[in-house]
Amino acid sequence: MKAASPALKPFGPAFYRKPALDLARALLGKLLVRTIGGKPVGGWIVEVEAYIGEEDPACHAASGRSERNGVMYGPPGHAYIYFTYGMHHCFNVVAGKAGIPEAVLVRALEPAFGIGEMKRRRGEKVSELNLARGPARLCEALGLDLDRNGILLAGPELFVAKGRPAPRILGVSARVGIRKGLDRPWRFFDAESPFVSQGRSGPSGRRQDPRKALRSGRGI
DNA sequence: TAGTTGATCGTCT
DNA sequence: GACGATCAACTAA
Repeated sequence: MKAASPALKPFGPAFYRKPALDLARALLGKLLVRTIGGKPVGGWIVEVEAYIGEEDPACHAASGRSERNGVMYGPPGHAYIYFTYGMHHCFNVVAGKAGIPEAVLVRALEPAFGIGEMKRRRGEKVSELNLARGPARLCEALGLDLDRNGILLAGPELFVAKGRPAPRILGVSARVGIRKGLDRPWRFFDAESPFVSQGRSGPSGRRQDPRKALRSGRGI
């Protein structure tokens, strides 16, 4: 297959070989590129979260290594994709070094190319703004699922490439959608981008109360 | 517009 | 058997 553009050159392993907090900030503004049918689909990363080690209660590795989170313990630069809420996937970039479970959750993209393909996957009537705003939407737009878990982010199927300069205003907050580790401000985003999943004028309490999740359970 | 609820299944205990 | 790094549709005001 043909490279989409000379500018779309995947970063090598060295790019990922840094602590998750550093990688998270480094990823902002970079291009996340998925090749579908020989054509690039993707956009600029505008929102990420860092998950760091077994001491981080919100990290999947908090209770040790398992079959599910094994990719996080592997070498950096691989995709850690997991399934959650029975219907959604989330995409992470493994950071740090092998043996230490660190990863960066990519939460939102500003679509740059392959927008038609993304719309086909997300729905034709979905606005560009909402194509990849949120981790599950991002995965759906790029066709990322458990089959891609563990793949190397050095292309050609999926990679990160040089994009635009880092955000002029770096937003920092607690991570979204978790109940533990809220004291750690490890969510980073482009404060000027409308493609960020939260933090503009959005509702403050969109998170689901866990007690309601209980109520919504099947069985009665 | 803001708040609430249901969907749905892999993983862990 | 319970829970979850979510999202979209629904309802109330």
